Amino acid sequence: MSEVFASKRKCMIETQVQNILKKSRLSVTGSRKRILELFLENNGALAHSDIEKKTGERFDRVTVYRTLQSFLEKGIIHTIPTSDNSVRYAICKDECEEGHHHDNHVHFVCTECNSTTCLDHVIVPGVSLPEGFNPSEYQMVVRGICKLCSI
Amino acid sequence: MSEVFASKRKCMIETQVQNILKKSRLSVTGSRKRILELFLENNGALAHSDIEKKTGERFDRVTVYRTLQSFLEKGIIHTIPTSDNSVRYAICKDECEEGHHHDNHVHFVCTECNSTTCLDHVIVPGVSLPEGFNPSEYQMVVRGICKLCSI
DNA sequence: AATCAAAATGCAACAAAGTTGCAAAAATTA
DNA sequence: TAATTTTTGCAACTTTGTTGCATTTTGATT
Repeated sequence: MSEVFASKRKCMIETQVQNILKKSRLSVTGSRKRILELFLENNGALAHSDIEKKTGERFDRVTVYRTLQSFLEKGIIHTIPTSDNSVRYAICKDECEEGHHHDNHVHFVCTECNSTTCLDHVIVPGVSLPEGFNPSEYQMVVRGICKLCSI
Repeated sequence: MSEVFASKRKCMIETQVQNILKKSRLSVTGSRKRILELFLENNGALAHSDIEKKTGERFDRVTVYRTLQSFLEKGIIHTIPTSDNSVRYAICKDECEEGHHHDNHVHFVCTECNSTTCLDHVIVPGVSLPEGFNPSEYQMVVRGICKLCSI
């Protein structure tokens, strides 16, 4: 990546961050900017611990928790179900709004590098349930070897 | 349930517990028997905390962790992915063996009573992934209102 | 630009969840 | 039943997540 391109990209992310926060009526603070940047830079999902590591010692643990919480409430990010004990968060695409999520895509967890990727274009298929079960949300996680690790 | 039937059922579970543990070459101990019984009695999934509650103060927390760990390793139980921070375990059906799982059924999480049910007869559908992603396991969780809560 | 109310942050203290090493107790084997 | 292996419970610890409150920062208003 050329230096010029990198700086342009950085600028784009900065304005995007501003827009997203404004749109959600959240005040623009250091931690919110930095954490939102992280989500935009990484295409995959982040666990709480990833964020703490990547932001260095800059923010209090409590602040990170509360930032993620408000992002969730505003529909900026969504959670991804996992089988280990680590909640993962990923940024929602444009269609997502407060109280009206469209994270109906498949998530891929790599058993090699432990990364989680949003497969935005793979829609979770519906299934027919036994009588009496009233579905409201379908989530699908595929485990295996990801693009980078299978080379 | 009549008293006679209940005692017969209890006996059946006891022999089943013995068989499962023997088959997995695990020594038959108090905690393993009790926890395995819990899984057989409940058709759904149990979180670590459920088990601690249901066994009362009988076993040390560490013992419960280690028991679940060995059941997982032997393929007696499997984990269910969740979006909150609670790993859930459910018993595997007969087809499951060590290192060769067949928990390819859909799990239903009730947002009302927070219970997890194995829908043994609803098979997780396959999806076609983008090039480069090598799947090894598909997991599907449906959230909504369960049979009992929707009455 | 200075002021002010509302919101967010960091700190401390706490609660809950999970791990490790080791001596004592129980289960299996012979 | 004795010897050996495995499992258990305890203590101490780490990690993860929560709550209340004083201080700081933000955004709105003048």
